[in-house]
Amino acid sequence: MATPGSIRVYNTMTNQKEVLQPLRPGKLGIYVCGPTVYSYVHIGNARSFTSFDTVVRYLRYRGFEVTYVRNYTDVDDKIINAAKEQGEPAQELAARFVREFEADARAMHLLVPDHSPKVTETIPEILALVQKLVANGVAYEAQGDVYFEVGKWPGYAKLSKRNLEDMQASERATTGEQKRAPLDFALWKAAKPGEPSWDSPWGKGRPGWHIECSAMASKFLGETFDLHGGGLDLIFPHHENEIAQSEAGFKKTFCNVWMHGGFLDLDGAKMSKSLGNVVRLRDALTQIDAEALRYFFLSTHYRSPLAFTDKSLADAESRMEYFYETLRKVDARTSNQDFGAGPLHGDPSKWVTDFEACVDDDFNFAGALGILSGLFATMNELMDKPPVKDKPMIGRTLKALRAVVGKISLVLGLFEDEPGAWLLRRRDRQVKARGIDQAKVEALLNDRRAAREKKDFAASDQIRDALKAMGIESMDTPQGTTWKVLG
RNA sequence: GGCGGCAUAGCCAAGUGGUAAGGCAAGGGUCUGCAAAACCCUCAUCCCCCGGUUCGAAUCCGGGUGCCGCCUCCA
Repeated sequence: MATPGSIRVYNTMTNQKEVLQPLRPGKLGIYVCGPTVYSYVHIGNARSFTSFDTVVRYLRYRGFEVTYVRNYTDVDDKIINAAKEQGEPAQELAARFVREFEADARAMHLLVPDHSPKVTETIPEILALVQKLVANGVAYEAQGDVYFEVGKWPGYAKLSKRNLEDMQASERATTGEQKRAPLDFALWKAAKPGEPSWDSPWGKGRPGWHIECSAMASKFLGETFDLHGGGLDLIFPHHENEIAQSEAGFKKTFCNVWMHGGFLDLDGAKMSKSLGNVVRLRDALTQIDAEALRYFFLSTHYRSPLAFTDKSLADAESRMEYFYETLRKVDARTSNQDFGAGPLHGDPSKWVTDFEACVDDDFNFAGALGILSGLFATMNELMDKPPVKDKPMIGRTLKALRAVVGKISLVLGLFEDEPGAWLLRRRDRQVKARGIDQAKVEALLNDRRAAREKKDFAASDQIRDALKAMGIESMDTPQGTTWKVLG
């Protein structure tokens, strides 16, 4: 269990880091805005979901009992439009992309949330909240639509800190002619023919965009909860509206801490579906290992922009190769071995302490990866250039450090594979991607082995050059020759 | 125009008052038949610019420049 008050989180509401104070001791509720399921998620979405995934993992690691909710918005204009375009019923299209999202999430090693509510399964709660808002005098009905009346809610824009007059001056939205004021937003929309709809006190209709999160969050986490996450672009209007609806409806603070993740940039601009500069997660995962992608995401603080380039991706994967290669060697030397009891070289727990100190400070995983580097370098040093002669001590220390890696890997969602399997899978993918003839590689390696046994180094080196020309690096070790695809 | 964020070595990137983590690249070394891998060493007197506060600032304040985002769907 974390020392009370040891974790600090940047809160968008107050624009500063705050000590995390759970509403209920030892427990935390977190709501993360999930996907609107009208197409495949892109890697910018994936970055955001990965950020909050590691946040939840860390809070649990720190001993909190976390209730993690991430929704699916499965009724929405974009879904209806996509369904029309593709000639597929809206609910079928939405259900299909829920399944696709789940597959992507599994591929990225994302935790399965405790609750993954869908809008279509939350209609009674949504209707109840809308009715409450009408009853409280902050919402009004107009020709089957129901709108939230921003002017009736003094706290509006407290998250985004906008000035209502300035916003009205630049208000471009002209939809919803029934609105009394441009900033008013729809809680409930009258159904048009052919659209998904539900019965309501205002006739057939469907929820507006923002109301579902208020309803789903309160349904599973209560009317006040601890943490709410999403991308920076959701601050306004989505989260602003969530707050207005919830607080005007329930008459209490909606959420204590608002966390927002930075964007993934491609060619200097935010990756977004509307700009069209998107890389689908599943396409990226044919090029890069999922854990390497996670590592790439974690290498920059979650609130900072992260530039997506082929080079940074390749760097991330080579780094993962280094980590896994190290783990493979450590495992080979320590598994099923008893080094007896006795002192260790150095203090392995120091790595844990440093890691926690880093991540406690607003989930600074980027800083924590620096600590991880030191930990891996130490294991390599112990194996290759041990600073002590005591072999059992080295073995015990390696085992202890390996255990630390295991602990940390649960938080990062990295090193979840068996090292040998990971390395082989990566190599297979590279071989396939580059069209390398693996049988030919094996044959050449056999020839080279024979040449080396005869001490015919000229022939051996010649074969190595031939392999290099094919993009293959051969590596001689005391256990024999291995090979890898050149980066 | 309003609001918010960012600017750290060739590149990526931590660090929010006490004198610059880590990674990549580069150079040197150990190991190796030679390599690769691994390890060691070197690599920012300085953190966009100009002022200010302070014993002390990359870190705080003021001004400027540049970039990005939100204000319309968006993680």
